[in-house]
Amino acid sequence: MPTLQDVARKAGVSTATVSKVLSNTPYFSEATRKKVMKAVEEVGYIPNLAARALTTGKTNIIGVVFPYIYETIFEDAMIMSMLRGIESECRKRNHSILLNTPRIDETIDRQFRMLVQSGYFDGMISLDSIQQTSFSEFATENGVPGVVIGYHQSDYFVRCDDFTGTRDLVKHVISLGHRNIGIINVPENSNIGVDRRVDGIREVCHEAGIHMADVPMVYGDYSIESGRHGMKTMIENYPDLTAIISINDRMAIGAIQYLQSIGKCVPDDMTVVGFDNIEHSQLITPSLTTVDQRPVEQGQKAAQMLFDVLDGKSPESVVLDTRLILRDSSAPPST
Amino acid sequence: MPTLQDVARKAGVSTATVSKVLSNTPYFSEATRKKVMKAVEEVGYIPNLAARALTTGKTNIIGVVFPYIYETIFEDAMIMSMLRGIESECRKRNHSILLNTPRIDETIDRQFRMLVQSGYFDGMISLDSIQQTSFSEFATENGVPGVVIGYHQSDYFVRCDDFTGTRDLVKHVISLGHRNIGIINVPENSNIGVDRRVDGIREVCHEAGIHMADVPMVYGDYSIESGRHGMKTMIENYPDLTAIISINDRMAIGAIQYLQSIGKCVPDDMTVVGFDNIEHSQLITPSLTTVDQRPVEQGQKAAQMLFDVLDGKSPESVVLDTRLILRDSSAPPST
DNA sequence: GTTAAATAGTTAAGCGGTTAACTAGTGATT
DNA sequence: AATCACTAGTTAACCGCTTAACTATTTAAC
Repeated sequence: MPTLQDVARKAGVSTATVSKVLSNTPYFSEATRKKVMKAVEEVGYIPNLAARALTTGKTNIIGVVFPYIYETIFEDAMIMSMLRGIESECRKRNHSILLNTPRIDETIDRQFRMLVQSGYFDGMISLDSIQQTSFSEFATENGVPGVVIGYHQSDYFVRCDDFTGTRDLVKHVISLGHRNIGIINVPENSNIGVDRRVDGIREVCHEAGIHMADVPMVYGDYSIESGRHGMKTMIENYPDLTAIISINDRMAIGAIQYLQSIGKCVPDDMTVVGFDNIEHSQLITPSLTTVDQRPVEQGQKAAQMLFDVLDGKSPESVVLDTRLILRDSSAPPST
Repeated sequence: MPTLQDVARKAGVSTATVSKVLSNTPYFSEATRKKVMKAVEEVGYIPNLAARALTTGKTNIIGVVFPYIYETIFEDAMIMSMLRGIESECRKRNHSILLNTPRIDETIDRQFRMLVQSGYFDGMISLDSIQQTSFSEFATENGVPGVVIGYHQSDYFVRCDDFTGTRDLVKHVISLGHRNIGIINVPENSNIGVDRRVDGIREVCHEAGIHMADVPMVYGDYSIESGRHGMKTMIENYPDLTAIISINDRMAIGAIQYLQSIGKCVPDDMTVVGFDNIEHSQLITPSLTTVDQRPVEQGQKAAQMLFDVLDGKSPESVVLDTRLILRDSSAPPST
């Protein structure tokens, strides 16, 4: 690999001059620029990023971090859509993405810690909504600016309005005439965003005069499978329910599958609604009424904010509106 | 950030000694090791990776490259499953993943080119099945060892046996009694793996005495939407078909959707089979008969091979068997 | 015409590690 | 007692780039 030295030698100038020309730092003449550029071309020079990183302290790499909370996290379309949004912005700014998926245990993942502390990235975007650890906090402590997608405390964050999201969703369900509602949730105090969703449900129920004590709740682990199980438990214990709110689409899909397996019809016998608007939700029969949290835009926003921070600005954090997606899985209760 | 210097000062030794202790290079005494480790602990030393990369020429980063052939490539579960496989191996070896999704145009993506040439990664895994460009070739030319997942010429590759995969699939369809078969394909000579799939179809048809000239083919772009369109064209022009082979699941799903939309029943009126075994394929009604190409294992294998190459070994390339997944979308033709 | 300011370019230090080459001390070997 | 082979540790060069500090020349200002 040719180095700056090689270019300098070829062009008959010092490395400092070459460096100046390439970074467009004054002062050099048009003649030298030409000479240098020609030499660059001839030797096929490409700067060595490690060397540049060492002197400037900038790697042009941004870390994208999300916790490995389950095995198929990479197949989680929600997260990958955010990643897509991040990638599109990074590309514009000529930054690369270094992926890290720390394992969650009592302590902060070793690999993640080293990555942050070794100065490998200029900034970090973390999907930080789980209660246990905040990645961004750790990064900030170590001088790496970070933007959070989610709820963890941070100077800069992006999130969707989970609370209003479920509010809209449940308002819709109640406006259809449902009063006997069940919730498929995940264990509380694990995902902060989900807790907000439940808060939204709670508030609308309250406004509608439904006591939360009368609203049964079962717990799954986000998976379709656990939605099936949850639905089974639910219907066996509360046969009068007419509507199910799941805090995510996958469990809602599981719920529908279970209902269909026992011969119930959705939405005639039961309304089922979800949250996320993953692609599956429009493929299944019936298609799922859900809430879109605009993951691509969340990713884009987060990246834009991070670049602002790196540029020394102080961007405003944003809370994105969600979009209620009405489909076929919700209908008035059959009388 | 504390440096080697700081540790050395604290421990009262030279930086060389600290470096030796940390890399376990002889010779140093147990006493010094203790002193050094204590100092490391006290100042909270973490090596600066850029500096290390500069001297050693190793970044401990491996590049994972897949072409941005369509907008939702990040949501492509097939690719992300491979990524998961890669990640799990990289983690074991303490390497990080730098993601790059070059845009495909006449020339090699600028960002990708710079990344490779600037020595940012020690090795590269590329999803190289599209005809236009070979990323791995470019990397190899630039001294970066690479493993290909797919079909491009490379010393080291992993792929699934697409040919036998569709052979098994079509054998199944024919054994059910189908003779009037249509194919939903993508434009030929774009994806090499897909071309192999079509070869497999062709061969089995030939063996069964079906002339390929009698097997209609329509072309889509991998998307569900294009599968719907393709199916429409197909059925309007060839009303006698009883089975559809799609070269991927998404278009198969679109085909099923279209058939259902015009009141046809799958599989009674038409058998539809796909390839990939994406999660959707088991969620839709009817569930889809398809072929699993074990993407996670492909990713793992590729990473293992890359590390072997980096260790100076010459691993064998592998062709993974596919698995035929029989589900509800295939059945004998109604008489 | 002298001084100041701006331009063009060079020199050399330094970023934070690694490592070859060296010094010095300690046994073991003859 | 001299030689040799290890062991323990140090010194200093080097990886490739950036940049502050410097020199030298030109232009502008009074």
